[in-house]
Parts: sequence; structure tokens; C-alpha cells
Amino acid sequence: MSESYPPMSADQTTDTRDYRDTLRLPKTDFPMKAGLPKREPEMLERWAKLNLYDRLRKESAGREKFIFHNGPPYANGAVHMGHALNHILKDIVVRSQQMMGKDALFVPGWDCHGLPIEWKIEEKYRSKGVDKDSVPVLEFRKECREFATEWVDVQRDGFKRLGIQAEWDNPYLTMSYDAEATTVAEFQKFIMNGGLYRGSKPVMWSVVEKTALAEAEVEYHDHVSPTIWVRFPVVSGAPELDGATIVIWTTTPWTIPGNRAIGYSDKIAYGLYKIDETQEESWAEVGETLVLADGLADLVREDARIVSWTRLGNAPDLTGTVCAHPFRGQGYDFDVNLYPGDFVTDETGTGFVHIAPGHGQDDYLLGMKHGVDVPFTVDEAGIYYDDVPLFAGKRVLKPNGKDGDANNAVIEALKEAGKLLTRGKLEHSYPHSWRSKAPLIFRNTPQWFVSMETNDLRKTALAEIDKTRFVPETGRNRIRSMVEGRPDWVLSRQRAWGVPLTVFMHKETGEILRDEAVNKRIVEAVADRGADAWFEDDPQTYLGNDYAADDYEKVDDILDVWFDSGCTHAFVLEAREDHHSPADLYLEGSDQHRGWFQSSLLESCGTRGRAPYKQVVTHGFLLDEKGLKMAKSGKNAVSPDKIADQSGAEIIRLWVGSSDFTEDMRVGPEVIKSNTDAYRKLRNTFRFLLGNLDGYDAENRVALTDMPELERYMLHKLSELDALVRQAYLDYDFKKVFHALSNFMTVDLSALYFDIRKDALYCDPQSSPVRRACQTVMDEIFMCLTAWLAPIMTFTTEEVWLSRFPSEDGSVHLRTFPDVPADWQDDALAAKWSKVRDLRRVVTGALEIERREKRIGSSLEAAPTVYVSDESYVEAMAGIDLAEIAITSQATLSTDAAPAEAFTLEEVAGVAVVPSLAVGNKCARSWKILPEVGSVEGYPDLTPRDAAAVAEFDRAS
RNA sequence: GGGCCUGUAGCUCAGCCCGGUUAGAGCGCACGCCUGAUAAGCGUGAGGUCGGUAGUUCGAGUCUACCCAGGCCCA
Repeated sequence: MSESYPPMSADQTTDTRDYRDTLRLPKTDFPMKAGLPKREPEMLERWAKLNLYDRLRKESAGREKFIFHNGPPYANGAVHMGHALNHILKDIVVRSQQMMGKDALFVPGWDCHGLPIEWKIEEKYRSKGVDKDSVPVLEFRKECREFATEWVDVQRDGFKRLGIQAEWDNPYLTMSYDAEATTVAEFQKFIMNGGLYRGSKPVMWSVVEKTALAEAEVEYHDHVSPTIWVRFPVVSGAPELDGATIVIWTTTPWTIPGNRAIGYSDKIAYGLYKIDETQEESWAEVGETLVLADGLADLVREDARIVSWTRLGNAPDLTGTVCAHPFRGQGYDFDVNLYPGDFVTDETGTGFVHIAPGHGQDDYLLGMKHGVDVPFTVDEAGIYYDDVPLFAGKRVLKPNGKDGDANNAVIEALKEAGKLLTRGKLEHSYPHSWRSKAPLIFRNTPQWFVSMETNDLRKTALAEIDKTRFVPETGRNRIRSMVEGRPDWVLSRQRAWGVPLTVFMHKETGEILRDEAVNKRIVEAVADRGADAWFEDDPQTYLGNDYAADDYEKVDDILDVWFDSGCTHAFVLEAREDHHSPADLYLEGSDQHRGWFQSSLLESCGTRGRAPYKQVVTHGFLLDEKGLKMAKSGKNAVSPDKIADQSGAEIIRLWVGSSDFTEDMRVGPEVIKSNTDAYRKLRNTFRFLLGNLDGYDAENRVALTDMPELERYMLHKLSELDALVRQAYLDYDFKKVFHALSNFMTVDLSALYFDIRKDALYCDPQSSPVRRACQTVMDEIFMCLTAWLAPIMTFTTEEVWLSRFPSEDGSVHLRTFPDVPADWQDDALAAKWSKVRDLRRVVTGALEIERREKRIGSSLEAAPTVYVSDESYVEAMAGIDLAEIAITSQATLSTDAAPAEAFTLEEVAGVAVVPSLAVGNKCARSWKILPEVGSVEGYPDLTPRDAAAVAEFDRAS
């Protein structure tokens, strides 16, 4: 029977030993699949148990501090993607600074006062049918406080879930008593240094509710308004204007008594129009000359029922022109000056805008700019004050929100004075109260300001901006132009939830009470019982024996919440023992150039003469995948906890760490997917490192000088990366870190180094110098990568670290970046290997053809001959095993002329490759094909190297 | 409407300051190989009017102007 079977051939291994056990294949428990949504919460729990933040403080005591100061998010909703971006960036900064050897602090904080919270509480009352004004203020404030407290807890949990490392058990709150007391004390500094003054400005006002409204409480509806064209006779100016009248147009006749100026535009062409003929019922007069914007003149002519006119010519330069008020001689004898204004257009009206500084934002600012006083014309019910000539007692709106008699009274008076050119009606969008739905008016009201000029506040702030480091640099420009142009800071709000303006004003003199003893009593009361004290205490308790409460008006306005957050430097940086001021860094979204960066700057400059920060980093805004604005609640919104639950917070961190945060950032399902893919690749590279470092013994370290070139080349790469990573972290350029390391891990490690060294790692005897050198280098790579990536890939680097060094209380986050020895850097070697890799690419290119032609499968089946015509390649290949780096069984380097059919690459001149098949038998263990296979006695199917390895293995077992 | 900013492969980024060979990388995608990193690894390839137009220049992704789209802050 046996004769009928053919003899076994050499490459059949059915009767040979299975050598798998004798290999040193990667061994690790580190799973390929991350399971982040489940693993991350476990990790967080462990960190919490270890009190990592506290331990870091203890272990880095005495190190140079890095004081990051956290801008407080507003405590009124769950954590959204914008929060996530913002806080992850902060976390990366603090962690990287810590690992670069600093003692880097992160105290979280919340902004707790202000309108949005107040609103929620009001809404609650409304839904119960209770009028907010009937609720005692202290009770109302209590509810606001409870509301904020709840959201602080919710947000804290949300931030923790993202892996943000901070002093979560000891955050600062703008509503804590000590913070409120400090805010009061800061405010008092402005009382004492003269920066605070009482002025007035127009605010949106509801005469129905008799209250000022914030922009957020305003809604726009269509409304029919009367329109009037009014003549303002020129009294002085260019000679061409003699006897002419400037014509303005407005939809609010009742604001004419408040008129103090006229706005025009430098960009509009104006003409002089002399009327020749009018329709019978026209109020225009033949012979009179009107000044109008050319682009609007025809419309005005029709509206005013003018049949024909003559354009006398261009209007002269209007600078310095002075008009009379239409009611001159009836109590309105002041001059009405013409001023240029950016907001004046020639889209509607006449090209001239009537300026009533008490009744409009543009009007107010233009008036301020030119020192025009802001008259008080109507009271809180919308009724003209008694001192308003002609119209005292008339009302703009009735208590029910319907039109009052003011508009008609003004129109009639204009007609009588001969100043009404014509009139009409217009339906347009107009602000209404969110609550009563009644139309709103702009009304001049007393407010408290901090002057930008007193004590040179503006100058100081600008000088401090120049001293601050901005990342990106454009931030400087942005905040600079805002501070340069901003008006005085309006501190007062007519609200209930916040820190009050703790100031007394003398009822008769209007003098602000400046008394340190009084101030001190107030601060003490607030420190003791919170800002509520101001509302519950008898003023006399503060005024003591020196002043009589009856002589003083106690102000009950609330401070602008920006003032609260502008004081955080005082109650965090200065008040906390472990902090110092100014902070090393403030980091927020670019909207804070107008917000926190500025309020903090002004507050600190006004009280300390310097900025509270040395550096300001800003990030862009979130956009959806199409680059459009992401609404917090819109359908394109993605929520961080949802991503954390589905993909892992690490994926969000990766997104933040790999993107350019200085610009606006896109997020959406595709972006998340890409980052998940990128994550997987990095994770597997770590897994390979772990698997091959199994059993690594530091005793077996190989000295740099004893290492093969490839190992030294890898160490050189690490030294380059070390410099790059550190500099990039100092520059807050995280994407540079991420892309450099990700490229290193895929291109240099996975595709080159690991691929080449698999043979030595798996097949070499344990004692092999190459294998030991490789493990030495892999250990260094491991130490570097886990540290460098820890600030970004917080969860995974920890998992990797603990997988290699299991420990009860250890953590990768307690480390610092490794010191990279200077002698790792070897530029000559790097240049040499750059050539080697060029040559290698030609070989892989040639083998790919063979593979496509089905002549080979694995590269080990090949034995290429590489012809080099360029001496530099000979030098580059000196001391390098071509077969080893090409991962072929055999290879030959030749300086002979290459055959014509040899494979070449256009971009690598001087290298040509002729592929051929490896000759010999296939090693049953390493799968190399070599003539030497079987040359060692007793190991007929192995190469000498493998035979030695198996012998070593057998001896050991 | 004003101030500031952005626009390079499907995605994330280099290159732009200081114009100069066929604009690069990683991921993804397609195809092939391996089957001892295996829901992995290796290789090859496709994919870009550098937002658009005009200008400066011998030459523009890079400089200038305007336009378009988008963002933040104001009005």
C-alpha cells in the first residue's frame, strides 16, 4: 500500500515540527477594541479615587507655577459642544504644561448671576400665573441661586466625563459670598478712585411694564408708524446754504422735541433743490431750497407733491453746518449741528437723520462723540416731563400700549411752525415687549458708568494689551480696536439677580458717598450673608453715625454680570493662596474679546493699573459639517455626552487635538467617524508596542553606541519629535503635536520600523543583540509617546500605561515628558537613512509589479538586485543589510550598469531594481527562502538563525 | 451696514510671512498582498480649476484689488 504514495517534497511541512511556540509573538491583554464608552467612566472613577489632581499638586510642590485662569461658563444649561471644545483645550494646555515640568493649576468656575437665570425663574412664576414683581426680591434671588446651583452640578458632571482634570471639589462661583463680597469691594474701588459716575443713556423701555428691557426680551413685529419730513433751516454754514433747509425724515415724530443734531454721510452725494412748482395741496413752497441726498430726491419730490424743481448744484461740504430746531423761538433755541455718521444711508428718507440722543443707540453714540447733551424728555410712563416746552404732559403711548397723543401734537406743532414738508405712514418691523407685546420706546434713563478716560483707563488698557501675548496674534488687533472705540462702561442694570451697586448718592447734591468706613461695613455684611444683605439691611446700619439715611438715595441697581466675571482675578487669582496674579493664561472663545477678556482687563486696569493676564489664547466657533453656524439646540447640533456614550470622550478630545482651534471648527458625524478611524490606528500601534515589550527587561538594555543604525535612526526621530512636541505645546499648537506623532506612528513605526523588525522580534533568539536593541528602542518610544500624547489622549495613554505597568495608584498623568539624551540626535545618520528609504521605495515598487503579475505573493519570495549608479547610494547603504530593510529573503546591491528592463522610479534617480525569485528552501519558522536552510544538523527545515533560536528555546524549556 | 477673521484632495492638516521644477502628509476610499499586530499589518492607486475674477510679474496656492460663501463681534 505505502508504495502508492508519492514521496514527501521538501516544502511540505506536514512531518515537521510546528515552530509557532518557539516564536516570540506579541503578547498583550491590551484589547484591539477600545470600548471607550464603557472604559472611560471606569477610568474616571479610578482617577477620582486616587485624587489625582491633589496628588499632582503635592508631587509638583515647589515647581514653577503655571496659572491658568478659567473663564466661568454660564450656569444655565447642560454641557454642549462649545463647552466641550473650550474645556478640552484648557485641559490640554494645563496637562501639557504640567508634564513639561510646571505645577499647572486648573480651578473651575461658574458665572451664576444675570438675566438668563432671572428669566427662567420669571418664566416659572409666569407659568403659575404669578406676577414676578409681586415676589419679594429676596425670595426671588433665593430661587435664582438654587437654579444656578443645580446647573453647576450638571455641568461639572458633564466636564468630568470629558476627562477634564481640575479642582472639581473646590470651584469658584461668582455667587459665593466671598466672591460677592470681593465684587462689592472691587466696585467700591471705582467709587473711591473717581472712575464711577452717574450719567444717562437711552435704553429700550416698555411704558406698559414701566421697565427697561434687555435685547433678549425684545421681539420684532410689524407696526404702522407715522412718517414726517421736517425742515431744519440752516443758520450758518457754507454760503451756498444760505436760506436753505435741511430735510430730515423720521418714523417717530414724538422724538422731535429730543432732537439735538442732524446726521449725514460723507459717502452720500447731496444736492440743492430749488422748488419751481408744487401741487395745490403741497406744503412745499415755491422758491424754497431743500438739501437732499441725490439718490432720494425724486422720492421726496413725489412724497412732498412737488411738480418741478431746479437742482442748483452739489451741496457744499456740510462740515460745521448749523441749523435751527424747527421749534426755535418756542423754547428750542439751541443750535442743531450737522455731524457725519457711518449709520446714515441713502436707502430711505432724505439722506439726513434726525439725532435725538435720548431716543436711539446711534443717536446717543453720535451725540456722545460730539459732546451733545442727552435730554430727558419722557418719564417712565412715556409722558413728556413738565419742563418740555409745548408738549409737557402729552404721552407717547397709553398705559395699554396704544398710541398716545404725542405724535399728533408734534405733527400739528410742526405744521403750525411751517416746518412740516409732508407726512405719511409706514409699516415696518418695530421692537415690542416680549411680555406685554406693546411697542417699545428708547428712553433716556440714569445709569452708572465707569469712565474710560478717568485715571487714563483706556490708555492703560491699550498699553497692557500691547504687553500681552495673544495666540493667535490677530486677537490683539481685535480687542485693541474694541477698547479704542468703546464708550464708557455701563455698570447698572435694572434687575434683581446679581451683585448690587452698593453706592449711596446724596439726594440734594447728587454727590456719591465716598467713605471707607461705610464701604467696609458693606463688604463685611456681604461676606457674611451674601449680597442679599444690601436688600435686607436698613441703610443706616451701613451709614453709621456719620450720615443720615434720609439724606441719601440707596441705589438698588444690579451690576452688569460682566463686572462679576471681570472680578474673578480678584477672588480667584489673588484670593487663593496657591495662585498668583496676573495669570499666565486666559483661554476662551473669540467672542470674549468683547466679553471676559475685556471686562477683566478694564476691571483690573481700573483698580490695579495692569492686565490680569500675561497671555490670551482664543479659539474659534463651532460649525456644522457644511461650515454653517451650529445652533445650540438646532438639528445640526451634536451633543458631547451623546458622542461620549457612543464613541467615547477620547474621540472628542482627538478632534479637538487634531484641529486648528484658532479658526472656526467643523463637527458632525463624518468628522467624528474620521477621528474614530484615526484613533483605531494609533491604538493598534500602541498595542503592537505593548505586545513586543512583553518580557522586556531593562537589564538587557543596549547602549546607543552598540545599536544598529536603524535603532539609532529611530532614536534620532524621537529627538526631533521631542523638540517639536515641546515647542508646539508651548505655542499651543496641539494639532502640530498630533499630526507629527500620528505621522510618526504610521509612517516611521508601523510601515517601516516595526515591519522590518518583526523578523528579529519574532524569530531571533532571546539573546539576539538586534532584538535587544529593538526592545530598548521600543521602550524609549513607548515612554515618549505615552507622555507626549497624554494631554490629548488622556484615557488611552493611561490605559496603555497601566497595561504595561499595572499599579494600584500609578498614572501616566503623574509623569513629565522624558528627558531625551542629546546624543540621540544624529543628523548625518538621518540624511543617510533618507537615502536608504528612497532606495527602499524603488524596491517595493518593483516588487509590487511582481505581485501584480502573480510571480510573488509575500516579499520574502523575492531576491531583488538593486543597481545603483550614484555613489551616494553606495555610501548610504554602507553597513546596511539590504534584504533586511527590503523584507526580502535575499538581495544584492550592485554598482554594475542596470539592465534596460530594470524597474525605476522617476523621482529616485540612480536606482534600478531587477526582481528575481529567492532560491533555496523555505524556512519552516521564519518563512525566509535561503540556500542555508537545513545546513545546521538536526534542523533540516530551518535557517541557521532559526536553528539557534529553537535550540535556545528548547534549552530554556 | 461697520470691525476682525476664514476659504488647499471626501475628512483633518502642511505649504502662504521671504512668489520659482509635475501642490504634499495622515485618515478614508479602490485594488492587490499577507494570514505569526488579524474586525489587524504591508503595498499600489485614484482623488485638488489651491472659493471666484481681474491685476502686478518672465512666473502666483503664495503679492494686490474686487466679488462670492461662511464665522465672531457690533450696528
